[in-house]
Amino acid sequence: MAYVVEEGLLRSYSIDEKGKEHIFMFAPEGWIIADNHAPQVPADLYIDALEDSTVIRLSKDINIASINTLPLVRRLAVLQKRIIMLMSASALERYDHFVATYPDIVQRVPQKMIASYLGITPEALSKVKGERARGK
Amino acid sequence: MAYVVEEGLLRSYSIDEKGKEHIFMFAPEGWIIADNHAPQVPADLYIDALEDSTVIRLSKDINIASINTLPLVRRLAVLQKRIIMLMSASALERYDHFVATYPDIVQRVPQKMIASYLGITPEALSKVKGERARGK
DNA sequence: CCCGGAAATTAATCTAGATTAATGCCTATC
DNA sequence: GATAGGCATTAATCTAGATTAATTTCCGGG
Repeated sequence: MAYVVEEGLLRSYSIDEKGKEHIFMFAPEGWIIADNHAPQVPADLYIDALEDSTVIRLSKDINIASINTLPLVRRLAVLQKRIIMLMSASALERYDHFVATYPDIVQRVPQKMIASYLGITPEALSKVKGERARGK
Repeated sequence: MAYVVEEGLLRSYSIDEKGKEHIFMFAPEGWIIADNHAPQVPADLYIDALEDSTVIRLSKDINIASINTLPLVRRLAVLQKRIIMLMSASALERYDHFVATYPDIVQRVPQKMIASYLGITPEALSKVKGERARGK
């Protein structure tokens, strides 16, 4: 199922075997968010709202061919960048990139959710920010 | 630029600031591979051939709206899965998933390239495989 | 067959980030 | 303004995987 966010802020996330949540994406106003992209479920995604939100539910059996390709291609580029970041950048580098890319989101969600999106623990994010703050 | 692989095997990869390569994807026969998805370069990707290959170069200014959406949506699901794996699975789990998903590729590329795709060093992959082989 | 270079393995050491746990916030509720 | 639960910070310890380096295995070309 997919939704257009009219107002508010949603997130999608998965839960691994050890019961840990991993945030896959944040979706503020204007974004589209879905809990399953393809026929074959790639990994179960859950969606919930982080703020009071209003959304439009897209029709279940929307013709896939009718989707606009440009946003899809752009989204591919975003995911590509994310993968490369996960493979090559440190926790701090990933955090800085996130802040630069989504400055608005940073203001709106608790730090532990940003950590989850970055693939690190809240403690690690706190530590690394502290270390930089006091030089080094 | 994008290519359809007629025969052979290509890879795309990025190089980080420390000069390390990170393989983003392998493309065997029938796959499409591109070194830049969107107008704004998300991360420089390079392409080269891992086997003697023949490819068809897609016209530079192909109308983006004419692209078939289904493969794009499927590709999104693959990248989504990869991100979740990178965030939640151990090196060995990621390796097992790769072998299960691309058994053919495993036969055709050196182990160190699989390690690069998985986001670990060749040494780490060798170690982890050895540990499992001799139980535990 | 022999040689040379790349690939893989193994081992010792190091480190970023995980885990665990304690302490100190806030801020919403009564 | 006391109480409580979620969040952030700090610190001590632990570990998966990185780094470095040496040894071996594997080929492909002469």
